Amino acid sequence: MSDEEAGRLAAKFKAMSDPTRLRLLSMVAAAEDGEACVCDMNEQLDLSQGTVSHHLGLLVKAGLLSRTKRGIWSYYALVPGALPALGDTLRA
Amino acid sequence: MSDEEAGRLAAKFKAMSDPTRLRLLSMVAAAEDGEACVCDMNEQLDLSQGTVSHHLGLLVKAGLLSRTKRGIWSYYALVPGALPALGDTLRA
DNA sequence: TCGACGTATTGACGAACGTCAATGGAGTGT
DNA sequence: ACACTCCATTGACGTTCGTCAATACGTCGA
Repeated sequence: MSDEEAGRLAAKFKAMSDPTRLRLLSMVAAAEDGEACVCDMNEQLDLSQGTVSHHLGLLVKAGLLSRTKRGIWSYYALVPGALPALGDTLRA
Repeated sequence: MSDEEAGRLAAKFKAMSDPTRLRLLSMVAAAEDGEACVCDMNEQLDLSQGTVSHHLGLLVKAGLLSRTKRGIWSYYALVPGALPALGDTLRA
């Protein structure tokens, strides 16, 4: 495996190396219409709003979530295919 | 997803969140007989011997690699099924 | 027994991480 | 215009991480 390839893969895994972020991914995946706003997740996680926003930003930067701003609310959704693609890499 | 389940999963992903460790996993997977010793990998990685041993120890503790000591050398091998199981988790 | 070899462990250091309180910015309602 | 809500950003803090040099631990051959 090349060095750059290892770096790109490691960045995705690092985004998933925190329990809070895994729970955020799980909540988004299980949400109605595949979308969730910060206020809903903030209550379940017992963390400050700023911290949750920070984790969601990291997941977006890693290419695992997308952010859509509608009015006041920010909705997060899974990037289609991102997680399955990672899964296939592990099974190869 | 429960908090404990997220923690267990995050620990495995954290083990793979470093480029050096991903390259180590790749080298072990591609090695003859599925085994590799530190001396071979040490040369390819341009890192000190102690650092490589440290990373390999983390991968063993995460349940992704196994260590077998034969004579002077330590041989590392993939734990059967560990990586595919993680991959299946991501595709579900 | 003794020295040489391969590996594991320790201690130290700078860098990155997770968290919070506080602040800023954009949209909504009165 | 004003206050209010939701979210992002900043600055700070303690903790964890990756790396090295140095040292300690087993094992083999002379």
